[in-house]
Amino acid sequence: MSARPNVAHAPLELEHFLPYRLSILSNTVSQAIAADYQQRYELSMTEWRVMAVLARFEGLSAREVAERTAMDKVAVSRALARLVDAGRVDRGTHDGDKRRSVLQLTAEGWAIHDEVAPLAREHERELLAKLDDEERAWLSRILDKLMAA
Amino acid sequence: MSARPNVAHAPLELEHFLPYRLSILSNTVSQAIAADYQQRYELSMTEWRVMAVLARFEGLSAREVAERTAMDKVAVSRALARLVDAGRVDRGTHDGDKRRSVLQLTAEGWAIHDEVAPLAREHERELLAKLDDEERAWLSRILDKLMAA
DNA sequence: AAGTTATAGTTTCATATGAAACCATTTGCA
DNA sequence: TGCAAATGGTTTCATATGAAACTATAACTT
Repeated sequence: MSARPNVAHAPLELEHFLPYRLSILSNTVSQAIAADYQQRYELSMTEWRVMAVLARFEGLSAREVAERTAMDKVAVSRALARLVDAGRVDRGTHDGDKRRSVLQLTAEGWAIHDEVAPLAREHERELLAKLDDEERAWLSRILDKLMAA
Repeated sequence: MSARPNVAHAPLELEHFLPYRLSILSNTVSQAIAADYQQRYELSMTEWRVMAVLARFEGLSAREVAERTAMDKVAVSRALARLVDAGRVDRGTHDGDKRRSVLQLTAEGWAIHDEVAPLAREHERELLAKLDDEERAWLSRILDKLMAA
C-alpha cells in the first residue's frame, strides 16, 4: 500500500492531465454505448459508424466513408466486408470508375439503423444531462476549438 | 459526389454527436503524443502510463497500478513484463503477501521518465493554448462533471 | 486445522488493429 | 498512344487487446 508520493522528479499527475482525462472519458462513454448494441445487433462500433454515415449520405465510396468517419481505409474496408456480408449494406460499382464502390444501406440496414440511432442519442442525452445549458454551450464551443487544426 | 443527405430516417450526425467528437479528439491527441515517444524510447502508451503512476507512487502493486491508470489488469501485467524486461521497472515481492508485487522505477526508468514527462506536458500546453483562461476553467469543470459516476 | 472463497497476477485464445505490400483501374503527361 | 504516377480498395503480417481460464497465495468460516 505504500503509495508514497514522489516529488523529486516532477512526475505527471495523470488524473489532471488533459489527454489522459479525455481518453478515459471517451473510452468510458464509447464502451457504454457500444456494449448496448454490440451484443444485441452483432454490430461493432466501426460498423455502426459506417452505417451512420451511409444513413446520412447514400452512395458514398469507401474512401468517402473513411473520410467522414475519421477511420482508416483498412478499417472501413473490413467493416464494409462484414456489413455487405450480413446484408446490411449494398455495394455497387461506380459508373465511370470501376475502382469505386457505391454504398448504401439495405432495407435491413435501415431497420437496424432506425433502432440503434435513438439508442445512441439516448446515451448522449444521459451524458449531457450531467451538465446545465451554460456548460453544454461551453463544451461544444471548446471541443470545436480543440479540434480545429 | 453523391452525398445526398437523407432525411427520412433521422440519421445521426456524427460530427455533432458528443461521444464521437470526444473519441476523435482523444485519439488525435493521444496519438500525437504517443508518436513522439513511441519510436524514440520504444515505449507504448500503456507502458508510459504505468511509468507515470510509478513515478508518483513508489511501491504500488500491479493491481494498484491498474486502478490508477484505469487500465485492466491484463494490460498492466503485460506492460510491466516489458518494462521489467527492459530494466525500466524493478519488481519486488511484498513482505507479508507473496502474491503482491512491489514496483518502482529503476534509475533507467527515471531517466526515461524525466525526458518523457516534459514532452507530454508540452503537448498538453500546446493543446490548451487553443483556449483562453475562461475556456480552460470551464473545460476542467465540465470534464469533472462528465466523469462523475 | 481443513475447506471454501477471494485476491494478485499470468497465460491462453480469439478478435481487432494499422502499416505496408499488393492488385486493378484511372489519370497525367511526354 | 504509351507509360509513369496516383487512386480505390483488399490482403498480409505483425502487434495489441480483452475475456475467461488458470496458478499461487491469502483470508475467512467452522
